Amino acid sequence: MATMDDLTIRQQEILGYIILHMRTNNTWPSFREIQSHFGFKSTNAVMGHLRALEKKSYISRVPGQARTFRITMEFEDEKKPENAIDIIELPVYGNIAAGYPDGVEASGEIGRLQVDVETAGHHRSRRCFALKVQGESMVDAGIYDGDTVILEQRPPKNNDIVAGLIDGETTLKRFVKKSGCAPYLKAENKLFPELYPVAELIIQGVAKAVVRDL
Amino acid sequence: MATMDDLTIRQQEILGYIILHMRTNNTWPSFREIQSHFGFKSTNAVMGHLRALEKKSYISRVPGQARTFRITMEFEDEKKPENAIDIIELPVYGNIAAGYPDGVEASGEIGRLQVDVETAGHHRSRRCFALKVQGESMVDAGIYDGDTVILEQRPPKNNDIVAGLIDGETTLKRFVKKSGCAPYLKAENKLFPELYPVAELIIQGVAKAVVRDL
DNA sequence: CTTGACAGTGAACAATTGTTTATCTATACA
DNA sequence: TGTATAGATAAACAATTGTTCACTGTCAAG
Repeated sequence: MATMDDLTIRQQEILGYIILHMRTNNTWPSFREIQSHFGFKSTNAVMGHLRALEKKSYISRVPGQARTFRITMEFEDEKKPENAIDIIELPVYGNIAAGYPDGVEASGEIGRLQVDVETAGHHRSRRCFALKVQGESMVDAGIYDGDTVILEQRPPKNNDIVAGLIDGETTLKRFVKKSGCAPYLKAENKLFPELYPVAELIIQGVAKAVVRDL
Repeated sequence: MATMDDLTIRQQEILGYIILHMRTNNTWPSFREIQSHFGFKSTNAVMGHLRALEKKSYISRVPGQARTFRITMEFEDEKKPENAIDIIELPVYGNIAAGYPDGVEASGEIGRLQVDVETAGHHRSRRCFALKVQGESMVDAGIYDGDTVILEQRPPKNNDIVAGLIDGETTLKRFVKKSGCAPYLKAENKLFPELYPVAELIIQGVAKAVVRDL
């Protein structure tokens, strides 16, 4: 993390805003944009800070030209997540037709997903994996075709969303168990009010989280 | 990648120069820089081409402002040098009421999220962060209260889902821009058909992915 | 107490830069 | 033949934007 020690708080703010403006707008801010963002009543306040930043060689400018900054700083922060929370790495399967996603038969792996413990609510002792969702059977639960679901291998509780093996295909359903009755699987889609008895099924995992690319 | 079929040779040259200038100088060229690069004897030659490029929506510009282009085109070349899994770490904010999620004012940070590049479709050059969703304004887009959205700080394209600052609150809306009209923000909820003019708003980021704990 | 760095106001100024209007040449189209 | 489109010239014009000069105030160090 390339320091910024020699910069004032205010100067850091200015520099931060300049970089941010570039990142969001793909455009350097003008003097008066900086001015109004910080509520200055004179453009010269900006001038002062820019001169300071230039003297400390955090930026360089072409005199007279509009909106032309250059960030000299190597802010290749992007440092390794050392103080980071624990990362878990999950295999992502496209489809698990045959049985369980053991490491042994991880043939259908199409990628890897990494989430931190907090997000996944992860139990390290349990085996986790991820699955690309196919089909619309859970749209009413906010899970759509193409989403990636993070699953955990554990016995399902009532109302858990689980991945089950139906007709050789892995599908996502809600696990419902009312007292006294046999548990069953329910699709969350008004158009497909399917019910499956759970006895004949293989529960491959319990859904913990969904990830969707937009 | 998206072709440029409908562009003239000359227009492609102009567009190419603009992008090149940006890549090499981190700065958009001015009219007169384009003019002298192509040997035009009138700035109006540039004007014509830029208007054409804008009409064909390859660029968009803010009238009157200097050196502010925006490439709408999807030139996501952006070399992909590694096949390895790269982890990126994103700060998770609960709310960004005041302004921007700079490192400077990262006070509202409530956690950290780590996803791999593939999942987030991440551009290393751009700053990313995550946001806890509050409210139901995007339920029809499958984004619910309590979800975590991964955002990227870049200028929004049409139909992108963006985080914008409205009345001091960060809310998620869809960015809609029809050609010829001013862009606006639209909620994806039949119950709240809100529309906001985009000029008065601060776009804090463009949504890349959603993560939801189940 | 003074000096110097830091932060900012205010007003004017000059330069860069975007914009408009009018005119001209080709080429393709019908 | 007429008309539309792409390309370019020319000369102003208006706006944005960078720059400078003079002056006020704070705060810490010498």
